[in-house]
Amino acid sequence: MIDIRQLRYFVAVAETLHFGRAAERLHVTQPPLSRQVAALEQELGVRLIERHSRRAVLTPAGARFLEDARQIIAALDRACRDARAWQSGDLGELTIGFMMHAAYSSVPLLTRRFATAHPDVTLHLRETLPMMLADGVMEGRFDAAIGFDPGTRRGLATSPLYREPLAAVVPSDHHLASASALTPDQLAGERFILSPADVTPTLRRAILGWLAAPPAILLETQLQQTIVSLVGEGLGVAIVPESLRRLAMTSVRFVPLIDAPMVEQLLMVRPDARNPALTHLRAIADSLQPA
Amino acid sequence: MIDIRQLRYFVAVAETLHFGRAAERLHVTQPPLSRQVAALEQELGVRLIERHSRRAVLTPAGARFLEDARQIIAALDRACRDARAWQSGDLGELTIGFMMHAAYSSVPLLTRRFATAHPDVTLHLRETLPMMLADGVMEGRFDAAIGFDPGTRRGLATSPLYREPLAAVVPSDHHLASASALTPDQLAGERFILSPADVTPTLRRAILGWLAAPPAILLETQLQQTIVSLVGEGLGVAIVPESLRRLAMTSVRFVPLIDAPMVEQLLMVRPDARNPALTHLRAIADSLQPA
DNA sequence: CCAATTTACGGCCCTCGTAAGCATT
DNA sequence: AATGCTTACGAGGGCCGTAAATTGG
Repeated sequence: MIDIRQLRYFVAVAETLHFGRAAERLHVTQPPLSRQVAALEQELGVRLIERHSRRAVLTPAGARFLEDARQIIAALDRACRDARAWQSGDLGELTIGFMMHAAYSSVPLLTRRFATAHPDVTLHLRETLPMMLADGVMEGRFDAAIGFDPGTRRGLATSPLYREPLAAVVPSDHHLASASALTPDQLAGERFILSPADVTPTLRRAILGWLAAPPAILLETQLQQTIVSLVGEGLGVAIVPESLRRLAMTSVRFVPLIDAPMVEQLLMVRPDARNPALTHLRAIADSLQPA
Repeated sequence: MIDIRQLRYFVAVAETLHFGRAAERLHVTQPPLSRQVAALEQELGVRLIERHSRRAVLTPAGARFLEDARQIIAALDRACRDARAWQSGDLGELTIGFMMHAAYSSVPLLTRRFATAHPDVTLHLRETLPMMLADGVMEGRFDAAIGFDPGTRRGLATSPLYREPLAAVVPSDHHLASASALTPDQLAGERFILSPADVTPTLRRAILGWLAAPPAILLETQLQQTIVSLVGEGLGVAIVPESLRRLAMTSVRFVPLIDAPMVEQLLMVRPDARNPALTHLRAIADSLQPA
């Protein structure tokens, strides 16, 4: 069977057109070189080199095969390098799922840092409903996920990624719109827009805990962006992560909360994950550690 | 050193995800297979396959390396096939030099037939002054050349390719323009345009042989097309191969000659030429043999 | 006669296959 | 207990290197 070594030997002879020099370059003696090249020609059934007494000449088929052999050798070397790079995590792909409003906070931070440090790792970013994040990681659709604590963390390893206060969001013509900071009492009696309990349990618990009395719930919707948009339409008020301010909607005002509860986005990873680039991602996440 | 066989073994395991089945497919027993894959991983320094009791799983690096390994194996197989095809002349390149006015006669005939019969051989056509053809072949710039007998055929093998009569070409307003056929006497006294003796000795000999008396030579130029063009400009008359008629110039008329001398285009090849596609070219040339 | 490659031959390493070991389900 | 991969070990083959033969200028 044809062997990479035979290709390397042939290339050396084809490049020097001299069996002696080629053998020297390969750190072998001439006889094995002659035999291997002859064996290669035999297996191919093609004469690659014409041997004359004082010189060797490539046949047309040999010239063509030289090109191919060079490319094959280069491809093999490259494949070996890539495999090592992949193993080290310097080369590869990472698929990251994240809840959509993380696009306004942790995702740009994390991906910018990561892409700069590891330019040869391709990032696949997948916006996802928060409830799908943990399952996506567990089932291997994502290498990592960014979201709030899913509560039922079935064996997921997590790193804190981004910590921020909650803030009230009210229509810009609301009577509280220009308040400097709000207490739970001031929001009593308002109609609230929330995301469902099964979608963001941690966030919802933080909101309801800060509000002493259970609020009147007008409606529920899954995405924080949608909540802010509905507030802008005058349908009610809401408490959302402060980073949603970056939506820059003119129809709403963000108002800080007195003793605002903090919410934390986590990077979720399977502890047995095999993608080496993940270690780099976790290192970056740890370096972003909120104070 | 990494070996093609190791790549083949690895691909088999990666595709079956089962060392036993892979060994069966490769017609070897498991132990060598395990060892070779382990050796490959060892040499790469990369874990490619995670062995679990009941199943094997590719690591990300392994998945990537599988793609590369497949491509390398395919490239090698293709290179072997190409080398054999090249040797047989079914694949390759042919560089053919030809005197320029052969573009109106033998070249289209020959190249059309050849390209149809051997579509994987790339033809490089090089228009050349007739005097450069034989040298070009001898010095290896052309695999073959098409032209008149160069006289001094220093070891060139030739095949007759295209045989045609000479014809007179006169300005369309010339008093002989509508003659049905001409004798040497009728052209006596005309001023002739010829190609130089060192450029087309055979052609010139045929012309001077047919004209009983030496003509008055107005001027000489190398290309037959130029000769026809100058005749069209009213500078004189000429005798050229009949196929030049295909120039379709309205300012000249071609008039047959009584007992017209025939000239023959030859395919010239070095007898020791190494390009296998040449045998196909010569076979086509022989099948075009003028009657 | 010299340069360069191929052929001859002995020693060694490497690989294969059989058989035993080991781990996981 | 059974499946499936790895390790152990002896036999065989292939490859390397030294040395001799061959080919061509």
